Amino acid sequence: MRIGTFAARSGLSPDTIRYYERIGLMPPPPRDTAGRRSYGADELAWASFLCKLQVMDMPIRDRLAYGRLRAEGDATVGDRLAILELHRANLVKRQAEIADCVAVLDAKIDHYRRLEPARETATDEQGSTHDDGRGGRRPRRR
Amino acid sequence: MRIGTFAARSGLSPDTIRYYERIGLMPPPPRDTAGRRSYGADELAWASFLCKLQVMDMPIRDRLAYGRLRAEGDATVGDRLAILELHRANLVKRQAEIADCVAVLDAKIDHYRRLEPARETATDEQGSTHDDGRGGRRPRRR
DNA sequence: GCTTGACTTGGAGCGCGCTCCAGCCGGTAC
DNA sequence: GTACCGGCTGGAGCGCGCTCCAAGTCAAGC
Repeated sequence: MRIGTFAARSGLSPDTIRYYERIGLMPPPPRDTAGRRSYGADELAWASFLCKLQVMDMPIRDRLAYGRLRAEGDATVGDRLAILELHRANLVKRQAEIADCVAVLDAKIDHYRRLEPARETATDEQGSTHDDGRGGRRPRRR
Repeated sequence: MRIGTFAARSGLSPDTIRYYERIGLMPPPPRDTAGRRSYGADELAWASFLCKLQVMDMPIRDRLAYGRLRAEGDATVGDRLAILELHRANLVKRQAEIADCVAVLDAKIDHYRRLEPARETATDEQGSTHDDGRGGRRPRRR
């Protein structure tokens, strides 16, 4: 399979794939007679996993570290495991942060809805108070 | 309160605060006799909220749009509400993505643990299989 | 009076992670 | 044959969001 197909299937772009190859994140694939990169299905799994790591915001240097270990073979399984576990912990932390942000947002949205119940009901009716930033300092209900 | 204190309390850095002021994300505060920025507690709430928006990865252009609406006053509450709701939806989507990534990671971690139960138990015992990327293609259990 | 330290400014620099480009080549379809 | 497409290379460029810097000012403490 050539780079275009490979890109489409892995979720990366051809440019990104070549970039990954340049920085050593993906091994240089064999070439066809015309000198074009030729990928097999097994490479696809690694590329997809890399794409996943990208989606989860793993810094490229960490992906690189992981890739290097992978290239070194089975002896590095323990190290790889450590990286994955560390990153999993980060993800969980991130989940908590996001949940917190959603809560803040909900409070603010709720506050605005009260200021302007217009939105999908009527046109407008009140207005003033000039809030924002003061949205947190409200009756002690949580 | 001067910029150092203000920064510490809001969660932003002095440089970031000045940067936000430059791009119009925060209003220029009054100055003391020496020409130094002088903030009040009310500004703090807005700065903290901005910090929150930053934590939740709201692009700076969106923060800017929100800030401009806020500056325009109460007539824009509806628009602001829309922005917040949109971003809330993004956060929820992101939560789902992360949950998915955690699942992928867990599968892989589990797989590695089986390859190498050594880690905190013994030294090693098996090894080979040379996986990675193939971690997804496993007995159909989810 | 002098030192210290927090502040001021405008502007340069940076790390990330791609992304795009020019200019070229080879294979395939009509 | 020729048009077109998709790929090749090396390197430049970019958008983001700060972050850092030099050189200067001011106020307070010793």
